[in-house]
Amino acid sequence: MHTAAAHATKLELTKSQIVIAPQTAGLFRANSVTTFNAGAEIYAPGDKAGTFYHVEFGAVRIHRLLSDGRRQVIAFHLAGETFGFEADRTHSFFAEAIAPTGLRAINRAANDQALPELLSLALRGMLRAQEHIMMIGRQTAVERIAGFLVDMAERQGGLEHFDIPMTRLDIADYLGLTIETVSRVFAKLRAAGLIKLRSIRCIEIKKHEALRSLCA
Amino acid sequence: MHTAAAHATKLELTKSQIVIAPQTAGLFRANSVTTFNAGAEIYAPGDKAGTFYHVEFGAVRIHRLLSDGRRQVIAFHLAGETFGFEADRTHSFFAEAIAPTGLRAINRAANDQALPELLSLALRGMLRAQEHIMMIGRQTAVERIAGFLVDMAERQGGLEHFDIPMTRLDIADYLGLTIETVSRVFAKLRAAGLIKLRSIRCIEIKKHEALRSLCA
DNA sequence: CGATGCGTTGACCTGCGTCAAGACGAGTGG
DNA sequence: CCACTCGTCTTGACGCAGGTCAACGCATCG
Repeated sequence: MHTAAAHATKLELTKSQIVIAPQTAGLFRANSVTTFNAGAEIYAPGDKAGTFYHVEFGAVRIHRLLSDGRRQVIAFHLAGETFGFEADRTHSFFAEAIAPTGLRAINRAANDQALPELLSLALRGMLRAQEHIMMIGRQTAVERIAGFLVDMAERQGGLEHFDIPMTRLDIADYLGLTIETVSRVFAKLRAAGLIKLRSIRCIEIKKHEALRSLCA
Repeated sequence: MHTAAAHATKLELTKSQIVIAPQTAGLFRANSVTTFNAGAEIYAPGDKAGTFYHVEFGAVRIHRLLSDGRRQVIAFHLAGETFGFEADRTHSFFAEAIAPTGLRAINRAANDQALPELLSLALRGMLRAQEHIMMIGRQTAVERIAGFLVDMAERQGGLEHFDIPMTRLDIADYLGLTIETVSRVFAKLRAAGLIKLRSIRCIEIKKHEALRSLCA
């Protein structure tokens, strides 16, 4: 997280969001909340690992670049989720805020007693990655987008409409598609009356069951 | 592993491979070795989880089916590797032997003291899944196959030639391709002199660096 | 306002999937 | 030993889902 300071937020955040005193994120002994602007880097490949993060508000994108610039987004992490575990001493992906984001750092070394919780988080992360493999390995563009929307809806608590913090490019790179295909599929789902785009980043699911039935 | 008994091996296995006495697989308290024929199911989605497995010999395929029969192979596990952890109480994938295979079952509940090792295995599994996402999300058929071959070579100890236990269909379903594409890419790599097919399941890497340079 | 970044839409192209026809090799039985 | 079968693999011809290229709409911002 070497660029964190450089990207220090210029947003007006309420005092209540930037609590300084340590406090528990779940069962962990945690530190204070650090805020990041949209686009700010949290860590990069090669950075020392060992700290992980609880998203207090905002959203985070985990990704990696191929040498020629192709990008794969590995995961999104929304408010309430935890990320940043690594098998190795150093990180192997980029983590960036995709919206104004508050993170509570949790030091792994200081939480030896919480190993079972950590294991559970790691296993859940593995399962998520495996579901992601299913998604991009064998599903069509429509199936991927439908699955993505259903997943996002569920992770926001199942509301009938919700904001997505990521751009079309983020979605495309997450699903292994292009921005144009994402846009076209959105248009198709809208034309079919399954979703409504309240605004460019606010999605309303009109026919939940129909959308779910598109998921393979 | 409800079909284990039904599939009990008819192969002649040496006594030394079917040790009955408990013994440690790494740092774990483990049970005896069970053998499986090629194609035998080890567990299925919905089966009770909580036990994981150390591959003594042979190879295992983890996969899932979509409703219409499309299959995605999530992982292969070779001798010396460990698999079968789950985030939930039940398994969410199939595990099947793809060759005559010996597995040592390890009961998670009996290994609470080995939590750090378990965590490390889970994190490594997550990393592997994430690398897999990179592979199938953004890489071409040639890049995927090259990456697969390099990976297999490394996991067999970096020998200049090695057997692959899986069929072309397994490889295709692992890489999100079709069997025909896998076959064509193999032919292409062979024509370019990068690999040699000693037999249909025995691959010799002739130009290691060239092959590696094909990986994105 | 113009500029800049994101999103949409259309026309065209291509990498890989699909379909189809063998080839090869292991196993089986006569 | 050959003949036959069955599963796996290969190769070719063709088609299409999604990528590429290009033009334009639409906010936001200085």
